[in-house]
Amino acid sequence: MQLRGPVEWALHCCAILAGLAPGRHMPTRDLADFHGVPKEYLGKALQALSQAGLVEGTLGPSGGYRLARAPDRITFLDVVEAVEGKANTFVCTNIRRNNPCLTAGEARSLCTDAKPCAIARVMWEADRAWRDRLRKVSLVDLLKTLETDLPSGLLRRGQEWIDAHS
Amino acid sequence: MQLRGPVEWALHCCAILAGLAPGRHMPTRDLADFHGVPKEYLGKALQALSQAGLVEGTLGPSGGYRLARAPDRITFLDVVEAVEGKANTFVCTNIRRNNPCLTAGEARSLCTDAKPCAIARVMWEADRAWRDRLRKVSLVDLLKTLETDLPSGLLRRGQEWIDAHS
DNA sequence: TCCTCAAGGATATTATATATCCGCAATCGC
DNA sequence: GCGATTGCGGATATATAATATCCTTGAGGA
Repeated sequence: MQLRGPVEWALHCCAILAGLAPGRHMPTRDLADFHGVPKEYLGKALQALSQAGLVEGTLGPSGGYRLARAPDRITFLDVVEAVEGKANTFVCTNIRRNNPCLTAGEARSLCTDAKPCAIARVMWEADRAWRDRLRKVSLVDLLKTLETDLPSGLLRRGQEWIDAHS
Repeated sequence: MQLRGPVEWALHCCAILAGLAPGRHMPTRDLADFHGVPKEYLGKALQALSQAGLVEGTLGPSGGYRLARAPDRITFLDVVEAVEGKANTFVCTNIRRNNPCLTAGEARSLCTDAKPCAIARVMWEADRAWRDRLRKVSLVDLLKTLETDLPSGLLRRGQEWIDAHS
């Protein structure tokens, strides 16, 4: 079980967009150039963010993307679920329905969303713990961490690059 | 991001094996019949459990699998990691290395296992929360839940089926 | 000796992830 | 207006992984 590349890209792009001056945009091409990833494929991830209402796309020259709401109101979970989907990491396929001991009446005890089976309950709790943790961190938290983590020179030149391309 | 079918099968099989009388075995064929899944493919999952030291396979007629240690010392995490691998759900591909503002010296600030980047740190914490939750539940906990969840008739017939096939 | 079983390797099949391309409509600068 | 640019969605190709099967080997019991 592994998260795919576009999730990482989307998180990095959101970090860039969160550092953008108000009202400014950045097009897919520049976001792709900055990260060295294929422009067309990155576009799909950004579209997903747009459909989820996390970013807004503006058409035409000088267009591009910007955050759709304040960066302290966008969490890691928002980004991950926008790109990866909200489906649970564990889906019970109800293999118990093939149990030779199961009578027709007992089929009601099968796993459902409302009444998950014993195994699904545990797996769903773990999934929830994962999401809860991602929900606790916002893009503002990420920016603050980057400011202390990154070398000051890189931080400054990065910001200059962003300003020059937005 | 989604767990694959064999993980679910392995958990169900472990529940069966945990209910086995001491010293008894159950062959792959019966485990596959009970759950209605392909025998050959289920065998791969059971092999993974065997390599992880969770179950022991015995050769020859009347052979099969049994737990390698007490069911209260086998957790959901053990089973999931045996089948799915222990790799983190998020792997940082270090797309920052393509950053046009990055100097050669600053390349040392890239993401490593020892010094993960800001994004990887958050994602790894979430991964850890997920695993911590899975580690808290053992096969004994699962059996107890099943005893209260399942209809008593199904529970009894299931046990009879298990005793007859081990 | 013969049959059964786990184990592992090899391989085929299917699904998904990755990546690209095209047409469309909206938007901006000229 | 007009042409260039951009996000958006659909369609499609390719690469990789998941799923499933087959076969051989060696161990063990009847």
